Amino acid sequence: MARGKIAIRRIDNPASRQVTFSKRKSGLIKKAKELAILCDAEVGVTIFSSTGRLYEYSNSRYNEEKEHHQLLTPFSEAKLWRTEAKRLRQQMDDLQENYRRLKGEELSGMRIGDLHTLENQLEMRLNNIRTRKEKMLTDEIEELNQKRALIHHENIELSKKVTLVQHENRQLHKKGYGAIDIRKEEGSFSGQAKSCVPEHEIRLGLQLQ
Amino acid sequence: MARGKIAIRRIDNPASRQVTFSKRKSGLIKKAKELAILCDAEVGVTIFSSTGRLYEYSNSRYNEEKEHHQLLTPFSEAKLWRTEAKRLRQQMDDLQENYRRLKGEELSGMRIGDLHTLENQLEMRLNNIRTRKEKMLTDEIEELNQKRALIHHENIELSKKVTLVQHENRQLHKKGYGAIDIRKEEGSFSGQAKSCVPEHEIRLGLQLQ
DNA sequence: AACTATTTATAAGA
DNA sequence: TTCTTATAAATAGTT
Repeated sequence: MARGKIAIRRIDNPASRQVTFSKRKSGLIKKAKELAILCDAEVGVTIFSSTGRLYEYSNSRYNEEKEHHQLLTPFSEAKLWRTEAKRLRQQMDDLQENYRRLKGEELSGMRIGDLHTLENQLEMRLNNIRTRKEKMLTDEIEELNQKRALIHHENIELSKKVTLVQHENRQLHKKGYGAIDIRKEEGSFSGQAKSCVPEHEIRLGLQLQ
Repeated sequence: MARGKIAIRRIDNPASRQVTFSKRKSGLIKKAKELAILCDAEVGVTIFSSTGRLYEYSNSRYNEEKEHHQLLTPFSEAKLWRTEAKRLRQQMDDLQENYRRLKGEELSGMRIGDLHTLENQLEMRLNNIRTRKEKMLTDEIEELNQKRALIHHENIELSKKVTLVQHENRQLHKKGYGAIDIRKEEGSFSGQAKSCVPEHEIRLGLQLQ
């Protein structure tokens, strides 16, 4: 319908098909809206693209209108199906709502530029949250490092202490008292340093600072 | 769209409205058929005239019976609702499929021009990065905790060692050699435990594990 | 996403 | 309703 006539059959080129789909979908929905308004009709259009995407227009819940019809026709089957359809419609609406929310699609009246801005804002918001959390975790690491340094220092002090007392001990030995083997004690120490410590002891250790 | 432009609002004159309805209804359904064929889409159009007459077009899937039940007899109404329920169920399935795909971050199948989708994918991508970073930081904390526990354990071992050697020392004293004041040493130890440790000493400490 | 040459849809009149 | 036709709208191909 422009620059050239086309035959009404499946468009082979996927890109062209996609473009045409987009254009004609808009056209169809526009026409549907016009028909609904001009002629006071209830119009529903449902389109599934070949990729399975759903597009829908409906100017009414074309079932409420039929409510009184329903009351006038007491056939239970009709009632049954009407109820079922309503229930499904409700489920659909809920699911679509979730779907839209998940896609962040609450921006009906926005221009492209605005969407860009919004996108940036969203990114910044996420970034802020991320930064905040990172900060918390970094702080915790810092804290742990400090605790570790403290305990390590304590450790060094204890080592010094050991050396000192051992030295003292040796002095005493030199003055005449022997037979206490210090080197054996040292060996047993380095062996034990790699064994486990129960959790409550670790906690006690932290309270040292 | 011809002989004169009209505003898109309800046509007051019932005769004109009826004529326009008839023409535009045909036009809409024609367009729907073309869209379905050209773009390999599934299209459904449902129109209720203001007089309650039903017109319907639908290619594929959820159609079977259509374009016949124009008057809402109880029988045709049951049929209608059955069809509607069927259609809705199909839509539900498709939508749920999309929903699942979206949640499973199928980023490759993205559509050009779908800014909403782009925005969402961006958000998800940011989210993924954040999660990954958090994981890394958490792991580091865990690692530090383990190192801390180890050093703390070493610390405890050293304390035991001190006690042991001190005890030994005391035994020696008791055997007649005095004047070395151990309690003074203990006081100086607890005082120094809170002072700083140079960075290279901390690193050395870490290598103990 | 725009543009525009054409085709198509349709409002008004018969 | 249906046909006709002048004109508005939609859109295929292009940039």
